[in-house]
Amino acid sequence: MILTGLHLVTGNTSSDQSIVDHDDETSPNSEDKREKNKLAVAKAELGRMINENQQLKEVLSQVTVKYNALQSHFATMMQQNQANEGGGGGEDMIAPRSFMDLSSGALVEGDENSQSSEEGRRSDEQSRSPEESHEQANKVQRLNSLKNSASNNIDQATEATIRKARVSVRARSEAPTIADGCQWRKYGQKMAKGNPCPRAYYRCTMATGCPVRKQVRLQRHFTQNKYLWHAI
DNA sequence: CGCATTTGACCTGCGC
DNA sequence: GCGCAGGTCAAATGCG
Repeated sequence: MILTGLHLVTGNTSSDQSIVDHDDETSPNSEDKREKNKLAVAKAELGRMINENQQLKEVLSQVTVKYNALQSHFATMMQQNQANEGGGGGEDMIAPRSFMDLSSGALVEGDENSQSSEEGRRSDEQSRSPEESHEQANKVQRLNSLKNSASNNIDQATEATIRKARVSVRARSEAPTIADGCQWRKYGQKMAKGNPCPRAYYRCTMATGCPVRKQVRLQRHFTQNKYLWHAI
């Protein structure tokens, strides 16, 4: 099994250990003591989660403050840019993607774009054949259809801005990529219904075209102010 | 700059 | 036929 995250930190082991160490199996009240121990462990876990929650809140508030500062800064820049627009600059016209207005026009136009790409995809799949050469041809065809549909309604500059903002934070894995003799590359992760632990999908990259795939259940733990995933 | 990872969108099978 | 959930794709992102 591949370890996609970091080492499992069993957390609070010192406190938990001390509790367990005092468990006296020979005593007639051992059952009662065991229950108390369970309670103590649960309390410790609760305290840890409260602490974790507090840390998350702090991180969130910091991010919010920084975001607001950046947004106001951006608004100021845009105002300055509009004021200077008579000069015909243009070098300041690049708007940071993270400040796209996702709530209105950008989203609607993005849907149009995704529709057109979907059309390209459908036409692609209708003409698909087993040969890889055809696959390549289809890719070209799809690209062309994308270009054509885009040029009908929007220019390339607009196209660049209508893409939905995507925020991704990479969690580096300390685990080796090669395990059980295969080299795995992650190609997807999915939240399972009714389960807080996501499922990660890996494909073997030892050989080109290797069909071997596997899925791994991940468990999340919070350490060093960030969440990390590891295989269960 | 290349490549691995993230993640939203899309596809497909299944139960109703 | 519809909705849902699982699996896959691929653009965006970030690290070495």
